[in-house]
Amino acid sequence: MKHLQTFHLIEAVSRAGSIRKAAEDMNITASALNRRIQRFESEFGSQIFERLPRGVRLNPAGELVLQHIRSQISDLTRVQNQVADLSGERRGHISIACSQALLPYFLPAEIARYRTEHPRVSFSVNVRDRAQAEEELSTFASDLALVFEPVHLVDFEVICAIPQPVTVLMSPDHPLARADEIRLRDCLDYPHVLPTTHIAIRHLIEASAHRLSRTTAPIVETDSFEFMRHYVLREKCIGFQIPIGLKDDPARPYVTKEISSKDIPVGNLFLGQLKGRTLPVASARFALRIAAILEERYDV
Amino acid sequence: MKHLQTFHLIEAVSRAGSIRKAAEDMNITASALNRRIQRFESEFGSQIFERLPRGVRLNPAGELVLQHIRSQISDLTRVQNQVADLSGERRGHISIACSQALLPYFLPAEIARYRTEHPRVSFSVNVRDRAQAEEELSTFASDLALVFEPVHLVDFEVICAIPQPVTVLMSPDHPLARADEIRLRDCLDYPHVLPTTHIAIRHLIEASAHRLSRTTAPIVETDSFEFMRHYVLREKCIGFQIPIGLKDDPARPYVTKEISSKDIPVGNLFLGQLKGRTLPVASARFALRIAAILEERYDV
DNA sequence: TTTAACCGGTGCAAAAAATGCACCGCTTTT
DNA sequence: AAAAGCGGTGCATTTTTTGCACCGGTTAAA
Repeated sequence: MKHLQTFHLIEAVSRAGSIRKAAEDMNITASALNRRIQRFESEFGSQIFERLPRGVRLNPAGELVLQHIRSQISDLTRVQNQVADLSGERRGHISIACSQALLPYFLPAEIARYRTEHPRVSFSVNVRDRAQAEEELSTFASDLALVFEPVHLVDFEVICAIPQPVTVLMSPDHPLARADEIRLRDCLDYPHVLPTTHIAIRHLIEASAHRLSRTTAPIVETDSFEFMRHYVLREKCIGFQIPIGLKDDPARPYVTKEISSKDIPVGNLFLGQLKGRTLPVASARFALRIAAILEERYDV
Repeated sequence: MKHLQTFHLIEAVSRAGSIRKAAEDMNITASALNRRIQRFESEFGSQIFERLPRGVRLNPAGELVLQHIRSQISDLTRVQNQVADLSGERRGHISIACSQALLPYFLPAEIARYRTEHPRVSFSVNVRDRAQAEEELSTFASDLALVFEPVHLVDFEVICAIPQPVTVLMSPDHPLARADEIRLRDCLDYPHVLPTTHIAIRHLIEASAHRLSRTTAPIVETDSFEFMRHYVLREKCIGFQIPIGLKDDPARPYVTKEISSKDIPVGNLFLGQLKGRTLPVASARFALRIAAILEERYDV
């Protein structure tokens, strides 16, 4: 799309931080790029970059323009997909930013299922923490976010929210594996593996521990739930996850039990999009479907 | 803004119904315009005009594209105003589609008041019936609609709703002028002036009359409330309006009384915008203010 | 049936716009 | 003091866009 060229160039400059670097990235000369930006600024009626000794940087006006640019580009491809949809075939691309818990079972299964019905729809799946996931939405880098306990919620429009109690996992021979009710204090008494601090589950656990005047003492701290899931099978200890990240299969090698909600408040898994944005057909349909599946499975 | 040129051309062609006519309107040759459209279609990946023997017409894909174009142009000027807002001064343009009732008192007063505070903000005020008003919003021809009992299309996002009972007006020497309660049957017994059928007040009256097994028999039917307001002073008869279209001043030359809500259900005046659209700063602020004033005055 | 009026589309040369190159003045870094 | 990196500019060159003349087809009037 020729007339968006300038927009892509502006984006490149803002990313590179200098006109010369961006020019190299985009395979044109710096002078040509320089003049395009000058022309845009003059037509737009205001500078959008501040000139620094070492390069350029977007000024506040530029930030607004960049946001506009991203929204336009995304909306144009939405229109293109909608047109393709008119002529029968459903195709398109769906990009999802999600928490780790969705990676092992839920998303692979649902995406595969969706793709058997709509083989021309492709997907991007990006693991992001809850802050990054919302950032992804507002830069139009992802269409949908599926995140446990996100932070801001300003530009975040909730499509559905599913309660997910923090759950412990351990090997079947662990003493707690036969307990009726899992209390937080017991978990903290046993050796435990915790996710790193920026992860929502860790936040919930820390806050609740503090309320009990207890402290955590992880024997391993990791940002990988996959690692945690495997580790509890090697050393007698306790790991944590939310139900959707755990296989719903009695044959799984570890035992899982929800922690009593008396100790840790139940968190929510949110499916959301950028507030006010019209999603591409494919993404909108997929979102509705995921919402329906989630609500049915965890009967909200 | 150079890169929107093609978009303006497409809009012109769709308006003119033929490439040659549009070319004349836009002061370029038909061949140049023709090729721009062909190039756009090839880049976009689909035809947007269907070629007819007597000219061209937008196809469904083209309708989608045109909608996108309008949204993009409107959003860009929104960004420009927002940037101007950054540098201190509030400026911009606010376009309003409204029912006739807003013309004589409410909008002139409020717009004048707003402009004393923000002299660089300009306005467009367009009288539209309730169907046209919503159409204006969805083509981005107006930012706001202030309409009595709109048809409620899907794209209409309500900012606020104010109850407005149908009200009769008559000269002070009319027999009903001293009545305690105005009943519809009495109105229909006296000579009455009615708005034309596509106007909401007429709809409400007709529906209610039908419920009473009565029929209307207007001595004058008009699409101008201004005419009606003046006419009741010349012949002894009854006119209709909603409160916001009537001066809130005891010195007014005619008497006004609300019709009992037992007879005619109370209608609503709606302030609304296009669903999902981000309004320009000026429009958004003005809308909030109007909403506050309406809600205070008619204490909702 | 003929004819005139429009319509969209195309080849080609002219006009306009964008680009690349060489170079300037400036600041920071070495 | 020199080198490296930056944004910006004049000018020749390349690329893109436009205007002109004209084609084939359809419609509507003569």
